[in-house]
Amino acid sequence: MNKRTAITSQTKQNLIDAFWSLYCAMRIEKITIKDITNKAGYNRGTFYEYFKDVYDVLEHIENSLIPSLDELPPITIGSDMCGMPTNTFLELYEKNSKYYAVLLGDGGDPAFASKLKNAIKPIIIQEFANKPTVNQKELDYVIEYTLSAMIGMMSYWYRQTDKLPSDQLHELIRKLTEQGVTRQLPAL
Amino acid sequence: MNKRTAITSQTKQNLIDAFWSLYCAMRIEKITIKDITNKAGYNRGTFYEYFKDVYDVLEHIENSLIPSLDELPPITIGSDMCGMPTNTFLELYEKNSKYYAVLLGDGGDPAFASKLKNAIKPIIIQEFANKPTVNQKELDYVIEYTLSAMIGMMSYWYRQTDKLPSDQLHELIRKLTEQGVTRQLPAL
DNA sequence: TTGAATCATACAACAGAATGTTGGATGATT
DNA sequence: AATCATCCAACATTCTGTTGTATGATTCAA
Repeated sequence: MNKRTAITSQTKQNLIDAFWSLYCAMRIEKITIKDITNKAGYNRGTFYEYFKDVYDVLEHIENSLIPSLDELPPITIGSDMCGMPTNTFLELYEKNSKYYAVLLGDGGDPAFASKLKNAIKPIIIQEFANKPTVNQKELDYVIEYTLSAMIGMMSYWYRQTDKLPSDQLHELIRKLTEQGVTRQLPAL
Repeated sequence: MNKRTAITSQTKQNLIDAFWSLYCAMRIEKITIKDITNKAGYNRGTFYEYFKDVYDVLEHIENSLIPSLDELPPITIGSDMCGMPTNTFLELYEKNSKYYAVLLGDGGDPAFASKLKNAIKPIIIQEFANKPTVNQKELDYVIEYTLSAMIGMMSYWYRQTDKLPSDQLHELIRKLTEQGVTRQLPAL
């Protein structure tokens, strides 16, 4: 790599890293550009060479964390259950957990959850594309239901200090998906 | 009510309303105190008599939308399914939809979803308090799963212009809760 | 290969805007 | 009449976004 481009991308990354360490510690609205450049060791003006404002940095990070279609492996029978790529999702979450746990958590960005859902949705829909029996509109709701549940559960898992073992979590998710919530509860 | 308190609470409400109409139209970080007081017709300084900053207004609104324990009716057998107050939740959402749809949507506040879940959670847990068979830790995850799914689905519903009829939505949620996701999908 | 021209990076300094606070005028309450 | 609360004008401070410039890297013709 060219020395100049090396400097550029290094600077950009330094700013991103500084932003992220601040973002993990405080609400985004309290982060000033001065905070970021002080931490990264640059002049405040330099920030504007790379980003529009503080939120632009966040967006850049988010976009780099949305998997592209070809990154997400096609759902193979057996690897996932009945067209719902729960395992694929869990692996994706675990791979990026450092960022996902924050972005999908309480101090995170609700728009990121949407971006993520919208990236995964087409893959699921494609699975059912040639099944004339499926009601497209209802399918949308079922997908929304599942993805929301998974995201909520994973975020909860990462928030716990005393975590359920990973395989137990996977097993629970499988049962909830296949059998529903009611059957996982004792009769009243 | 005495005249002074009337004025006070009217002013506070005017500021809240002005904030809300701005919040519906733009991201909170772009809302300035000047915007709010201009819209409400007060001096900028007056704002600080009532709120600490812009985020304080949001928090005030959020807190007024979290149901207290006695507002949420105890779960009666038959009104809800097997201890999961899905109907209670749907009614709550529909009653406050004007605010919930925004706060739980893309431009909303992820912390609000948490507050809401945490308000409902104890009620569910109480249902199962005397059942020694239930695994408390797993129950937490099941609750998180259900509430996340419900919130996600309702937000999606309100986002759609071409909505599924309400009774069909309720029926779908019932089926998903009782039978799981898999059974709602055609075999691949 | 050299060195002159060009370009990009980072910075200092500026104007404009938003913030949060203080002290005072007006009008309601006691 | 005395007190108190509401609202406002004005101020110092901080943050923002932009512009002009110094420094150093790259390019290309001789």
